[in-house]
Amino acid sequence: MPEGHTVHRIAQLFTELFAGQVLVASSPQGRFSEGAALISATTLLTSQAIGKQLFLGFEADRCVRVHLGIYGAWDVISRSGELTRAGSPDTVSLGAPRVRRRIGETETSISSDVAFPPPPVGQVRLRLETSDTVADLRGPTACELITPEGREVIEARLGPDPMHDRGKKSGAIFAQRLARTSRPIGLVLMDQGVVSGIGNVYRAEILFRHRLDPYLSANSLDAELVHRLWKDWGVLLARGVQTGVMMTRDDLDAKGKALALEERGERYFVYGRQGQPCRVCRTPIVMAMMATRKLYFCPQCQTSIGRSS
DNA sequence: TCACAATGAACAA
DNA sequence: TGTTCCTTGTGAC
Repeated sequence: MPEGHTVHRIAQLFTELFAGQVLVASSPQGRFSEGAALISATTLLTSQAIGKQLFLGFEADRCVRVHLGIYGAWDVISRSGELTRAGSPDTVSLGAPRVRRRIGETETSISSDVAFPPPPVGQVRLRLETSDTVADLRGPTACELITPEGREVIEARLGPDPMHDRGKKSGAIFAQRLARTSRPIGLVLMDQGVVSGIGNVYRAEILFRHRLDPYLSANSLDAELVHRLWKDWGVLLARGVQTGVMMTRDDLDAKGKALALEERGERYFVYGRQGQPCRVCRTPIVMAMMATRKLYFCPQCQTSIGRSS
C-alpha cells in the first residue's frame, strides 16, 4: 500500500542489494512464470522508481515493470534472518514465524536453523534471489516484462516526479497540467498523468497543509499557490523516502515527532481522522467520497467562498 | 468463518 | 459513474 516514497525506497534498496548481480527469478504463484524465466540468471543493471512505477532493468533490454497498486508489497529477507516489509512502511515482518514489529526494531530469525531461502508463503508473484537475499512480491496490480520502447511510452504518460526531476521543467509541467483542467484539485493531485507519486494520504495532507478546498477547480489556482504545492510535494516526498514514513505534520516538537513516528494516528493532519477535531481549529474532520476514494478535510480550514457541494 | 477495508488504476458504458 | 482486479490482515460473529 505504497505511495511514491515507498517505491523510491524499494528502488534504492534493490540498487544496494541487487544491482550488478545475477539474479534467480521465479514465480512461485505461477502468474509470471514466462517473464521470470526470461530474466532469470541475468544481471540486474538498473533499479529505478518514477512515481509509483518500479522499473527493473536487466541485461538484453529486458525490463520488469512493477506497480504495487493498493495492496502490493515486497518482502525482503536476507540470510542473516532480517526481513524488511518494504511495501508496508510502518511495519517490519520478521523471520519464521512471522512477527510484526514497529519501525526501527529488528530481530534475527527465531530459530537459526531456518532454511535459506525460505519457502514462499502465500501468493508470491515474483521472487528475486541471490545467494544471500530474497525479495518476494505479492499482490501487485502490475508485474510485466516490457521493452525499452514500452517503457518510454509509460514514462511519457507520467506526470513529473520531484525525485526524478528533469531540470527545472518539472514544476512548470505540473503547473501546465493543472491549468488545463477544471476538475477538482482533490482529484487532480491523484492523477498520475499530472504529478507522479501522490496517493490518498499525501493528497489529503497536502490539501490541508495549504488550507486548500479540495473541490476547487485545478485551473482556478493562482500560480504562486501552484508553485508552493509543487515545492511542498518535493519536500514531503524527500522526507518520506528518507524516513520511510509519511510524516506530513510540521507542527510538532521533537517529542511530538517521535510519537507521530510510532503512532500512525498522530502522524497526519486529516487523513483517517473523520469526526476527530482539526488540529488547528478543532472543527470535526469530514470524510467524503471523491471518485471512489475517501477524501478527508477540515470543512473550516479548507473552505473557500462559493464552494459548490 | 466471514465480511470488509486498504497508501491504485484500468476499463466499460 | 460504476465495476473489476490484485492479496492480506483484522475484527466481528
